[in-house]
Amino acid sequence: MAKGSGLSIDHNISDPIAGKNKNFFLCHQPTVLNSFSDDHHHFHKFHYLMDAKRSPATTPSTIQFPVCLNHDEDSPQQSSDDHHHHNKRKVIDEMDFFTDKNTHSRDHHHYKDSKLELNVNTGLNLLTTNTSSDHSTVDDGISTNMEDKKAKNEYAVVQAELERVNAENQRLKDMVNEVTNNYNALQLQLMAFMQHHNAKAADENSDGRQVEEKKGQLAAPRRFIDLGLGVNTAGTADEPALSSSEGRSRDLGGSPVNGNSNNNEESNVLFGQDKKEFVQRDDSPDRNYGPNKVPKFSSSSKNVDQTEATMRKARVSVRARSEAPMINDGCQWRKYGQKMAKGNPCPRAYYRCTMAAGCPVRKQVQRCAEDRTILITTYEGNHNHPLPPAAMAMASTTSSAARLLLSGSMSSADGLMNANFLARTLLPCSSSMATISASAPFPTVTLDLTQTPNPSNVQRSPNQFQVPFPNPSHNFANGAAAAAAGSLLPQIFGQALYNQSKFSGLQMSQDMDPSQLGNQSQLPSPAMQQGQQHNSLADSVSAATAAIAADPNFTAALAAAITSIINGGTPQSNNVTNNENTDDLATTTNGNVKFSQSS
DNA sequence: CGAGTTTGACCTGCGC
DNA sequence: GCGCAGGTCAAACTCG
Repeated sequence: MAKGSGLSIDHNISDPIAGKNKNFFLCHQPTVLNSFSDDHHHFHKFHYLMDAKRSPATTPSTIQFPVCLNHDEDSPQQSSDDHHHHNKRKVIDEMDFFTDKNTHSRDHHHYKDSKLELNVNTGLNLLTTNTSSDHSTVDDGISTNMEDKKAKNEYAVVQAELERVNAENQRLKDMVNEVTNNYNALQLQLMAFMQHHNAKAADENSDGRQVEEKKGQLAAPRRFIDLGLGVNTAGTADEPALSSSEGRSRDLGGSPVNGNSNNNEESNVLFGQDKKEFVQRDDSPDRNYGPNKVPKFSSSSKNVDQTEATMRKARVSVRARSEAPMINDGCQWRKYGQKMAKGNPCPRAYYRCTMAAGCPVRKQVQRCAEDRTILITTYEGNHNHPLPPAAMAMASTTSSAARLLLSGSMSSADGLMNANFLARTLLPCSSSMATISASAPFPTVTLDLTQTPNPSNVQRSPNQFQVPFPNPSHNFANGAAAAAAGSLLPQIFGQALYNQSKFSGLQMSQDMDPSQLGNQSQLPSPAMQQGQQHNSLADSVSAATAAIAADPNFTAALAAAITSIINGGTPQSNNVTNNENTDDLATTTNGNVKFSQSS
């Protein structure tokens, strides 16, 4: 194993517990900056003061230190997140700063200028530790030796202070990251909450649509709704469930089995009135295909088994731009393995949930090879225990996404449409895109929460064609971002229609400029959500219909889907499930939903 | 001392 | 059947 290449990353992902990360910050830098302890804003102040050309008079009471907030950036991501080496690195940087020419730092000039400035400032007795003896020395006369001595003392003090400031800066930087993550998580919860309101309308509308549809003729929409109800339950009844349950399928000793049994019990306790929906197996999303639902699908046991087999492997991958070792998803994780994955110099860490014994949920954390600021977290399995509120967003998100994915994997038609709806629904809520890929060993929903489009993601196969799709950039730099995805299927449906109507209808363009997309909505503003709520779904449907129909690509996709339904009928026909197909549906970085025809 | 991490070994599935 | 890669195990180790 190439330990060297992943050494820093090892540390990056060695803190499985978000709370522990917090503790880390407190523990490893416990004494930072007592002198600045009461001013959190000085983080910005120091950043501001990096411009050493500023007059010292602007901050008469503040020692101006050249603090490179981005000092991590001059090194690879691996090192930047290496908390265990932070202090060491800082010392090195500081030594370089004072003793040698900084050739690598872009703040070199700042350092130099600041050094001069520091000398000036020290002459102004801005340092607190200068003794009166120095003053007396100055008062006694002009002794160069004494001045040098004084300067040395002050220099040492400044140097020490600089060290503290650097440490504090790092701590604050981490704090900012954490706060940002928490902010994003809260924002996502808000999104989920607001979409919850949409869900009702969508549910009603969907039900109405269901009545109009002939029974059995459109199995896909029916499954859509049924799943949606399940997801609804998941999203609103505090279902602590992630997508699939590998634990059920994997031969992992007794834990998964125990997890199942526990899960059933806990589910009954947890879900209360909804427990009748989870009569059979509660540890996997297929509980939505419970006895009261399977008949609706007219699904044979074979299909159910296939569905279950797929569900076991379903994964929800979250791409988030974060320098934190792990995204704060509210759960506790324990690392149980690490491997070097092919094609990625960054090792992949394996975690399992430790919030409850036997919890089958696992996740993988790995830095993106192309952009190591992107953290890829892949969730798998269902929690068999109650989740704290902080973990609900991610759990419901991944659960919904996985279920949608799995429902999509049932047949090409469903898969195409459901995945499409998922992607379209996630996009307005998350920063960029949702990618549903069946090319991976396991069906995976990738929620790309990185705001900056990654060119590496633009992977268009010859079979892929696109539907214009909005990409309201919103920086959910947290894995919980996709909590919006924890929306209900019906609301996804309605939301998707709305989005389609709003964006595709109004902004029909084959290649949407990401910058424009970013300007559309940096945040899923409440106003927007309100607008969505108030927007008539019927209008949305009609508008969406027009918009979709106007797009030849979507028409082709729709035709393919309908053809699949007509010709195949069986869910397995033209299956888009697991391994055989390349990306059935993906989303390009510019926000377009990317289709690929399954052969 | 317990919890968590590291890391080499082992297992499994898949492609050739 | 073999090799590879992903995934997991578990003993050794670290840390608080």
